[in-house]
Amino acid sequence: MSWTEDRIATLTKMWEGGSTASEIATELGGVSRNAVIGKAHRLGLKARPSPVKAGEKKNKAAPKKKAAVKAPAAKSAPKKKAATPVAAPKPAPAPAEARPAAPQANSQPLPNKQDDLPKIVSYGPGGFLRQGPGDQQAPIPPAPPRRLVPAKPSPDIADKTSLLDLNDRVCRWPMGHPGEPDFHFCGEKVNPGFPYCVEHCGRAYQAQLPRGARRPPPPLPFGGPRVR
DNA sequence: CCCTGATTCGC
DNA sequence: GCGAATCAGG
Repeated sequence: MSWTEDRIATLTKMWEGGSTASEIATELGGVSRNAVIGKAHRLGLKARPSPVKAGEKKNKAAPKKKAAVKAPAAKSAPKKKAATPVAAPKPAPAPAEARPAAPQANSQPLPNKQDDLPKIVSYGPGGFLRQGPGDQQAPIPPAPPRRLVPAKPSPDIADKTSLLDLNDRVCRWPMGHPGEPDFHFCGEKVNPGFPYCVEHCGRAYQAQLPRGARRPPPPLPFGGPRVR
């Protein structure tokens, strides 16, 4: 299998959308997980939460074992990147509740927490409301009962935003599964500085929780792996 | 063990 | 450029 423009585009989208290399490989077919990762890196796509990268400590006693001939030095700083934006120094002024256009995606409105429960609220740089620990359960995007059409983010874009319609100004949040006929992207105006619109920023970036209290749920931009 | 992504290196 | 092999953390 060769890396056609199409396949590269799909890879890029899924990678940026948060799909794992395995899922992408499965989706593309004909390639291994490693191939996907390798390609992604060659495309300059890296910088994603890696289990290994996170805990990097110091040098390794015996980093290599294969070629054995490896210049141990010359490893300045291949990468030092903080990918995830953290709290902005000043909370954005935008009141979350006043936000217009909340798509009807969730049939369940955010439950009002009881007042005695500490509600963790924080705002991202663009003014989007970060999810708190309590908010995290409900808002997870619904699993894809296939024919259910994802809520349109806005009536403005009656036409689906396809891969070719993507640019720096539209939300790249994927809707549906790549490869399916109605797979498209959100297409809403982005939250400046982010690849997603304000609403999806709220999905993509969550308030950092203490390690212990952290919950597993991944972004699931595609509603989970496809069932075959 | 399983998973993950990162890296290396022969092709 | 490609990707298997390998590494390393969760």
